[in-house]
Amino acid sequence: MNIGNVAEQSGVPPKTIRYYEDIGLITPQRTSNGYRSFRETDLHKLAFLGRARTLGFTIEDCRTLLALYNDEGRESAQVKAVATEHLKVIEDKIAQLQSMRSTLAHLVDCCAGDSLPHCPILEDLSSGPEN
Amino acid sequence: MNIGNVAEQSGVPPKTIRYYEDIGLITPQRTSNGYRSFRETDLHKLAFLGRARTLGFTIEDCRTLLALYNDEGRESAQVKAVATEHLKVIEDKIAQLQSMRSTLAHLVDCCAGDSLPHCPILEDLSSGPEN
DNA sequence: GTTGACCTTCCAGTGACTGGAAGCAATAAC
DNA sequence: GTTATTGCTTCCAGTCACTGGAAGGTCAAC
Repeated sequence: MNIGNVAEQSGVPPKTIRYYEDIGLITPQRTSNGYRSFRETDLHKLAFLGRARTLGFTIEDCRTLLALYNDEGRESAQVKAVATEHLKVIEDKIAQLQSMRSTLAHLVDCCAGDSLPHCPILEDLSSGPEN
Repeated sequence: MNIGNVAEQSGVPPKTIRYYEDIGLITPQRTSNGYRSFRETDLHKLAFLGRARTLGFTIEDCRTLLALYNDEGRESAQVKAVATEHLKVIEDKIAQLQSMRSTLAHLVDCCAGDSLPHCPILEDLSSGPEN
């Protein structure tokens, strides 16, 4: 299978697939004309990577997860540890964004949004790191 | 005032301050020895930038906001537009992260986390882009 | 034989910094 | 007066995960 085909089936763009090969996540074979030739296992790996990335795992996490996936002697505790760690990162990000949202929503609410220069948003910003 | 001093007072690290000068957000003067010399207005701008960045505004947003701040003829509607747009971006990010969290939390919950290889997390990942 | 779609590699850019090296400047201790 | 330390300068490279684009080779159809 050629790269375009695999891209379509896996949902991972050609550019990204080449990048994944560059960093050693996949190692497709080559045909005599220099084209990459993907086997079923490659396609499977790419779908795995695509799914893991949409769940926000880093590339390094993906590397680990792929290795675990291919390791018959793995312990599910290892996988769970990676996922739990990642979940924590996501929750931290959510908390941070929610804090931003709450402040911003309040400021937007307080701003008249009219043709006058007075603006509570700018006032807040100009008041420094915290208040 | 020297850069270290301003960094401490504004909460913006020296490296970042130099970067902000590079991209034209601030333009501190120089003393004869080549050191940057910050005035009160520079310090004020840096505090403004620090606060805007903690609220997640992009550098380009910050540029716009600073310009509006310095524009006596601004209309608060302009500021509100920027903030509202940014709020929307943040809310989109939150929604995306919450979707990840929900899927991940479920998977983590389903995984025994023991010494056996069976793992619902890997099963989900290997099932491709969606299911 | 020529068009057009598809493939290849390589280089550069994204955003917002951050680390580190190499080298002056200023100041405090001795 | 010398030394040590701290602080300042510039410049280059790296981060993360791609993504865009240029220049050129390959293949199938007409």
